[in-house]
Amino acid sequence: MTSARTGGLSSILLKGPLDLRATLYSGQAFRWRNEENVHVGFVENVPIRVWAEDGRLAWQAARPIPEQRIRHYFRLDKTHDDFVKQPPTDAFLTNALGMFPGLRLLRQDPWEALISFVISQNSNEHKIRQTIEKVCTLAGPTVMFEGETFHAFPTPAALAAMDETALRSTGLGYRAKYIHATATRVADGRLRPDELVRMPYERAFETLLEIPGVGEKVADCVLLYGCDHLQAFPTDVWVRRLVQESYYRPRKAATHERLREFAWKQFGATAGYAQHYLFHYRRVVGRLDASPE
DNA sequence: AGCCAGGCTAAGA
DNA sequence: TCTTAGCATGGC
Repeated sequence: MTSARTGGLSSILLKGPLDLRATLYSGQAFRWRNEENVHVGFVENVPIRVWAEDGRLAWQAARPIPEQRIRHYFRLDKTHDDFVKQPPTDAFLTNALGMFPGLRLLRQDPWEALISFVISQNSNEHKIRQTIEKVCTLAGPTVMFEGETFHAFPTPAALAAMDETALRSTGLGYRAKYIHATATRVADGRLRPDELVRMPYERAFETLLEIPGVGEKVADCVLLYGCDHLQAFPTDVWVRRLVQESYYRPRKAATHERLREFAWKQFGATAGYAQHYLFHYRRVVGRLDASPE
């Protein structure tokens, strides 16, 4: 409750645009909420309020978070600048970049991303948020922040300790058994999410496919949003739609494999980064547009 | 009310 | 190797 317990007020100067709304509510992260120009959520599983003012990113957290970790999470670094300054040559992408100048790919925690995207399957954003919140309330540690009780994301052990019935009370439905199996594998050390970041993309992809409830699409979401693999190309219904509408209609079925191969030819090593701009554009604006302005 | 959602698994062709 | 039924739940 006293300010001595918080991280105080900090800020860093932004070199380029940062659109917190687009970044935090574009289907890559699920725990942020907007409160009148302030966004409340977690960075490194620490409760935090963030906002942008006067070309700076400001924050106040439940305990001190090093500036480098903030930069890391919001990707305030060269990997983003390089992509924006020299994006893959593509008229649709250029348009999307112009429409959402401050949209960024976050670097989320691999474990949280794994559980979150298993939950996301065959669901919608509102329900995904709701379910994740209930899972955190059920199994996550409580943290006080400015007089409010927050539930941080559960540890693998805490989540593995929940039986399927308890998990189902959160609205997980048939995904409850996937969550239990996944948490158990991480808790007992058979899967180490942190190692996925260092692994080569292909090996990380194959490793994730062995997890119950993780298919090709979820694996690529985990790798893109939680493991810093910018070539990962998730193909949900929106991405399938936009690819087939505007780019490429395979002769045979539009499998994840075929769309991913197309994306690598079209967008190269940062296909996943491109995917996020196109995904967001398609959902918010509509059909892709290749003509400037 | 009925279709859809940031899909996956297992069975059967 | 490819296609498809079934799966739980809530949004719209």
